[in-house]
Amino acid sequence: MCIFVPLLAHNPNRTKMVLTERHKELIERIGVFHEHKGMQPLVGRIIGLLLVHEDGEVSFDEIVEQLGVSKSAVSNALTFLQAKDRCIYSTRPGDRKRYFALKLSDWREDFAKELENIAEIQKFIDEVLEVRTEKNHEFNCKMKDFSEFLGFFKKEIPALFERFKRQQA
Amino acid sequence: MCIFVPLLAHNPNRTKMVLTERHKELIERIGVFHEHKGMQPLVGRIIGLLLVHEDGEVSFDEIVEQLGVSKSAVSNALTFLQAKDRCIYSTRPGDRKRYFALKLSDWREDFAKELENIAEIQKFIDEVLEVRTEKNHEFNCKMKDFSEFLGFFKKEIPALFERFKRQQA
DNA sequence: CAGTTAGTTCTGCAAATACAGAACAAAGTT
DNA sequence: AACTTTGTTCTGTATTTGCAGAACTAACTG
Repeated sequence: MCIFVPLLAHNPNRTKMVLTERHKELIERIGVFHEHKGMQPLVGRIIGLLLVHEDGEVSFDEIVEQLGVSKSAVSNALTFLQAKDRCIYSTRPGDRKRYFALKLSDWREDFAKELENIAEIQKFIDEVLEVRTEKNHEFNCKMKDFSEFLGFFKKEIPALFERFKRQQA
Repeated sequence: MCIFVPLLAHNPNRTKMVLTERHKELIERIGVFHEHKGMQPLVGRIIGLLLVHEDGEVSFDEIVEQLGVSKSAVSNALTFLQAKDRCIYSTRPGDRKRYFALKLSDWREDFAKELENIAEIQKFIDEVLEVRTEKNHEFNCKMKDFSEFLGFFKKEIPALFERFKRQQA
């Protein structure tokens, strides 16, 4: 018999959490929110479950049971989330299960990345300005204006986080 | 014979623009950029064409020809872009064609909307915090931290635009 | 009124997506 | 060695998407 297992195996924290209707409905809404961001449906719902779950980390088969989907779908979705660096798993001694959790700790970097990503349109604007003639000056001016703002915006991102820190203290 | 048409019909600005390989390749890249944002392929390419086109406004059938797609696809894509308020058309007296253009003028509002949209996750975070127990205090703290930042961020958006204006002058 | 132009709506299909279920692999258990 | 657990990979399929082509509408034209 295993030395470490018994205590952990009987740990009440490791029993399946009971989800209320409110939990389930919230998970679905978080799911569609992420669908709109281009993710596949199940991925969004897994994010919802990991957010809502009391333990913060949920085993593979609990995800399968709670969301009522196949193992293969969950496996693929978790592979995707890990590839995107949004999710990691940890293990316990004497327990072969993997407990999956959101990488909530680096929300700052994630958010900064998202901001930089939406500002990435600047590269295209600038390329467009290179190929455009001066035939339509007004149009070009508006684009230059936008490009300059995007440059300004990118520079401001770090300052934004700093101001938040100061304001928080 | 129509009174106004001849002059406009022979206006060199209204002849089909010749797209170089560079133009075409840039349009494609702008297309996939927008695809990644969740838009359908053709919509992204139309945005690319409208950005790159010298006139800034392009007739329905020139879009069809330049992109080599069907009228129905273009019609649906333009309906979508207009519904999303990213595009408008204007007409000329004695010319039944519609000339489509990007609403480049309100990039400020569009960009602000995008920023608010990515901060919309705050609503879900707050709802999640409402349903969570205090079982996992650290997890909750990180979420609260993130929510507070998102609130701070939303408030900062108008100030950001103002600072840009001042810096510009 | 027959014919043209400009665009929309409908119908159908080819390809992509998202998932289920089965087969499979790896490791532990008895 | 047979069996169980934990998950992955493969295969098939229902659904959705994105578009083409045809039919249609509306307005002008001769």
